[in-house]
Amino acid sequence: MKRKGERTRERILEVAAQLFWKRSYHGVNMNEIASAAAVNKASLYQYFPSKEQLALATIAYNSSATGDWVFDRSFAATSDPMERLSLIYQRVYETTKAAFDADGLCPGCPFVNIGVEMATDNVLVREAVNETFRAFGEYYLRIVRDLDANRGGTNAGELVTPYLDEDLAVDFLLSNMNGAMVASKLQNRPEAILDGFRTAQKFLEAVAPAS
Amino acid sequence: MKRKGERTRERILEVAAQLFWKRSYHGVNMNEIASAAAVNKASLYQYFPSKEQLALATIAYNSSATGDWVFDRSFAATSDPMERLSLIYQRVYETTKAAFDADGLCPGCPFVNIGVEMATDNVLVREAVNETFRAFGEYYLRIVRDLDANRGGTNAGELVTPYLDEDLAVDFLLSNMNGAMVASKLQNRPEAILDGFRTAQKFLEAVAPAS
Amino acid sequence: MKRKGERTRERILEVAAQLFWKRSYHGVNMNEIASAAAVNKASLYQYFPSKEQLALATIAYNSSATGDWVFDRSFAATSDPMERLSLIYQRVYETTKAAFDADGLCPGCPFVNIGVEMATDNVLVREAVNETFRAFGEYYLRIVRDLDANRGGTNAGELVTPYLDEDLAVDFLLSNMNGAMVASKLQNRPEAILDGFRTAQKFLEAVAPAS
Amino acid sequence: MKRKGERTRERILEVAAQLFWKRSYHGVNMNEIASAAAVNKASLYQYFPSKEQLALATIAYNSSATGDWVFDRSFAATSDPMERLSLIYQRVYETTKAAFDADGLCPGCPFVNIGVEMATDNVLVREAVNETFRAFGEYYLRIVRDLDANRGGTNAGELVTPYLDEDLAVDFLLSNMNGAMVASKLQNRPEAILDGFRTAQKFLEAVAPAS
DNA sequence: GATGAATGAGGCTTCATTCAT
DNA sequence: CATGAATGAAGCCTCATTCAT
Repeated sequence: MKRKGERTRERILEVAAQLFWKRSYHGVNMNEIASAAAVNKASLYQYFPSKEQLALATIAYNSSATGDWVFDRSFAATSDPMERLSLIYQRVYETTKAAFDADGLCPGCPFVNIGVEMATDNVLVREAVNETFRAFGEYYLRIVRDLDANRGGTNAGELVTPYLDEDLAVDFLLSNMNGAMVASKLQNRPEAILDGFRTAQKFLEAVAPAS
Repeated sequence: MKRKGERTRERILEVAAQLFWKRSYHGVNMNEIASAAAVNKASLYQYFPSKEQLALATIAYNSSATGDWVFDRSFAATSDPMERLSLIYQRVYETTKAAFDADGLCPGCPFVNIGVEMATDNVLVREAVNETFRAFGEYYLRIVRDLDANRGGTNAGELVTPYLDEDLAVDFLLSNMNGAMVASKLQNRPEAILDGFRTAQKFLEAVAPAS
Repeated sequence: MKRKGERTRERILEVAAQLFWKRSYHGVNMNEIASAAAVNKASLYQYFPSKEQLALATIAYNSSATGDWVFDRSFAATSDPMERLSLIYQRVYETTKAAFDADGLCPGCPFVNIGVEMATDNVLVREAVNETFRAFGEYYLRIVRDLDANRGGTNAGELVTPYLDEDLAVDFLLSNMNGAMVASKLQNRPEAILDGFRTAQKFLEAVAPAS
Repeated sequence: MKRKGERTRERILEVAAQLFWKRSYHGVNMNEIASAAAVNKASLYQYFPSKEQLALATIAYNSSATGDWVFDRSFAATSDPMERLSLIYQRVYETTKAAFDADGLCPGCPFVNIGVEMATDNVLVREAVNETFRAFGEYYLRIVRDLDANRGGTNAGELVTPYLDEDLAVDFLLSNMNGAMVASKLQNRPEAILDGFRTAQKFLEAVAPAS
């Protein structure tokens, strides 16, 4: 069972993560974070020594939360790679849709948002976001490999060239999700994420057709 | 020959566009813009009534400049759709590379950058960015249609269904470029843009193979 | 016939007088005055070397205009002192009512407004306003004396002490008008000026009853 | 015992009230208020969210202070209505005289000053000033009624019409004080307030003579 | 003489952060 | 440890005024 301080720290993180995500880094100030988390501002600074450090912590927090809620759950739900991908987009869509219904705005991708806003000023943020995407890339890699494997019989002893360029496919999937979330934010249209899935599907089917 | 004020206005616009692009909206202040443009701050405000309006003006400015320098020039250079696409990515890459060599940082996409940073606060910015991408989408549409046309022999009298979903392809191309530029910024690696082209090429070839 | 410059100067004066009156000295800036007078700002400064000088000039302008339109006209219309007073309040009321109908706001007294706003900073303004009220006081003095004279038979040879203290009565009339105009402005109720007249009437009748 | 913040808040209020009174709203800036109150400018804004709100707060503050120091004290000192009125003017005179001796300038009426300066821009200020005068009017009403009562024997059971129009008399007293304070400011002559009392006395005696 | 363009100084406000109890 | 209070630095914007053609 967690200590009080631990819970406070998490509450701050949750609140800050939400606010940075939905309102951008510069659009939120420490006052708001403190009052939204129901902590005194001085206490806030005991948990996080600066706004920048708090931002970095929210990236880690979001990264872990997204890994769990989006990727792990989707992977746990099925073993079919394309279904897994579908679930991933589905979950992202649902989260976006919920935010949209609540606030009237699509928040976009928490990592791209803060990364794009701060990359120029702050290497640590840039790297933290990168690391996050690298981690997500591993999920995509499994999907890509599974698709590849399902695709065709490779007899033992045969020389097998991979049917698709894994790195390219992973990059595509990462980029595609980012593009879809950016589009949803800029167009303020949650469905842009579902469109993104259709593109991904098309791409994967085209370059790696099931046998 | 342009009047003096007009030249000043353009100088401000250029400078502001550069700074917002390379350093984000909140990362730049009006003082910096004024000194970079070699105008008094009060003069700045005679040309643009607010920082927000200046930002909007830079979006329009960048939109037009990008239309000219990236798209129109690429279209003028060749009529082959895939070559056109290649040139587009090439030019974007070169610009990014130049910035990277100069400042050590990839600036990313001026539209995505400001759009993502400000979309939540400012509908006008969001819409201006959207409108820009809509305009760029028309270039991509021509490419997609030309690819489709080149692709295959359609005998007279035959009923021809389009080989690929044009809207999806255009969305893909828009999203792919955005994804590539975001990646280049976050990874601080200009070549991410060239990778993006390879992905686009693969996608188009797979979905719309030449006959 | 006036020269062009002369007419421009007057246009500026009229416009500035209106604006200062209806919007206060600090509430109006030289830009607005210039554009409302349809003069270039640099030209404005050829006619009036500073905002302060312009303000002083509007006081003189208003003083003269009020002397003509309110006092002289009322005096010309009748020789009965109480009717004259009534006309004075009537004219002031009408002007105020017109402004109220046009802008929804009672502008108050141009002299009190600027005097109260600037007296602390600027002796010249204070003195100019004072001089104006001194001049208006002479009109009131005539009214008071005429009332006094009408009041009662003073037989030749008798020692006559004035029935009322003229200075006090003049001060009262000046103060009463100011009070009424201030009230109209603060309550945003043009009729406060008519109320002011009733008070003045009551005062004069009580202190100097007709015989 | 008051908390620290509360004392700071009051210090700001006192200082701001003084400065706005003696130097006008636009004549004082937030820097001056902050240093005069010995607080950081940012602290100022923790207590009052804007200059305008601070001004409104000073109106309330002055209103309450004047109610106490001028009216309540005068009422407490005697029950004779005319003496009460005399004390009111006396106290106002003394305050004005003190300011005059200290700064060489008569500050005028804090309510009229700010009301006249801001009425056009700011309804809240206008209304706050109005409300203040309404409250002061109740003191005058008591004086007027007491004068009326003292004036004549009204036998029980008789129908008594008031000897003077109470509303008119109250309006007169309010307007007279304003007029006197404006005169003291414009003429820079504290005694104008004493003159005002003489006028008031004359008025009341004339329209409501003691029996 | 008229006008478009420019400018230094300053105003209000906000921010991230720290002090002191 | 928690909290109310404080703060220096900076940001956006406006103003009266002048320059230069």
